[in-house]
Amino acid sequence: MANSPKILIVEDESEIRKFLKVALQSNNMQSVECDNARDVPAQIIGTRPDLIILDLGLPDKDGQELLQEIREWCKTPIIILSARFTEMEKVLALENGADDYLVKPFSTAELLARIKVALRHSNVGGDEGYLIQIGDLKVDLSTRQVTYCENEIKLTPIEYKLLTELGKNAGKVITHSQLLYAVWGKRANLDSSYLRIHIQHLREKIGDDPMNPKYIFTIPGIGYKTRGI
Amino acid sequence: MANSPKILIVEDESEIRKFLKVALQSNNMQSVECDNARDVPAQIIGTRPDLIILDLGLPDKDGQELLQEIREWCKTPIIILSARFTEMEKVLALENGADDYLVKPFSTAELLARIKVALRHSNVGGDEGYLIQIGDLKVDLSTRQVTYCENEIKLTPIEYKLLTELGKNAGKVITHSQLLYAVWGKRANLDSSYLRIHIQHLREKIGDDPMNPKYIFTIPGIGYKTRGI
DNA sequence: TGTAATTCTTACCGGATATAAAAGGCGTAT
DNA sequence: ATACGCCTTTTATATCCGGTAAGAATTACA
Repeated sequence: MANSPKILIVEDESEIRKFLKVALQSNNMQSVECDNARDVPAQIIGTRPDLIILDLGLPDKDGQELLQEIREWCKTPIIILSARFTEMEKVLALENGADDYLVKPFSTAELLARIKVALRHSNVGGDEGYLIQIGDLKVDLSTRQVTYCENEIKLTPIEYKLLTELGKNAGKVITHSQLLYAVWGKRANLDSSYLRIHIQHLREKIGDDPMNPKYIFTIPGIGYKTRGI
Repeated sequence: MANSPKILIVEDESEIRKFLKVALQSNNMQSVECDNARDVPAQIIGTRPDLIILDLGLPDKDGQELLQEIREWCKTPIIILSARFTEMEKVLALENGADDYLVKPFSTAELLARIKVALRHSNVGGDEGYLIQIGDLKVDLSTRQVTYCENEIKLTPIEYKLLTELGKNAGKVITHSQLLYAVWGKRANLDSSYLRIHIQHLREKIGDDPMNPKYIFTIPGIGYKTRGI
């Protein structure tokens, strides 16, 4: 999962599968799909997902039973997505080894946030962290390691915050005031000249030419943005 | 926490506190209570809970802000309990480092199940690995024996805690405040001079040159990390 | 009780980093 | 064509931070 986490979607309704796939992709996650219970073990073994989204209401097997079977040999985080809303179903699933339980219809943003929580957990015990990648430039948020073409580069705290703030919103324009707030906090009386200096330092270290940038683009009068992916 | 986990309840309404206390006790869990935001850090430091149940709607400070402050130095699992039900509040809390989010009124059984899930998570990281190994440096957690190139070296309690805290998260950056909390249990973020001294002693004993370290790396302005494996 | 080990305190140095101000370059508008 | 605004670069200064050392206070232990 060094690059982008891989999510296995187990869900029989193709509409929801498609919807989830799009939502995951737009958040830099890969997805693998499975529409029945029978193939789930093979899919897990074959694709080795970082997380599993499991619908309890599959036609060919009871979801709770499937959950128990998976947990006998597999520790991958599992988020339950189900139309069943009773307390009993939730408690049962959580005690059967599920890591989270969302009732349909669910909020996409909340699901994504809970996926991130689950991935965060597995990183604690694991080794690789959440990664921002922009071309040859990689930022590992858990180890604070920044590499450019496999070479590690050392950033000061301000430069690191700048880069991660831009990288987290890759492709989107971040205004001067947003950046100032993200890096320096509430001291909003600063003007954007601070930004220019540190953006310059950052560009030097990652080898970016302001006249012809590859990573950090200046949006005159507004702010900066990075190229998407 | 081997036998009965300790839960810190942060909630201003005494009715709910009392209710939670009973529910936890009848499930073989201890509880510590706190009815305001101001005392939370002291309570965490004093009681070292295994999990925190946090109400977002405290009168004396915004819950999200408090959450962020806690997460700067403390990694204890946090379950949010709140009357705020909007998607935005949930996502914000989860991204601020909360591990779960329940909307009031909540189901007691579900809360207990989710508490168990959170405790399960923190156990996974805890009991694994009796041996920390970083290159030629080995730490046996069961016998407290530290060897460097097969030669035993004697560490003081503080040095040992420092080394194990760094070693358990090999490759990841540990901030000053996280280390201070882990080793001294206090939040002396005013001055990290303690750290400097003991890191120095530790480095001397394991033969690590600060200018060109093999094991303990300084992350300026942030903290320290060990090299991964 | 005396000694050693450990921890805490204080102070200092050097280098890295942040801030500040001024100068230079480019495009645009009047 | 000139002046202006915006961004970049340069230079200079001050502050912060981490490493080091030495001694005091505390604790452990014999």
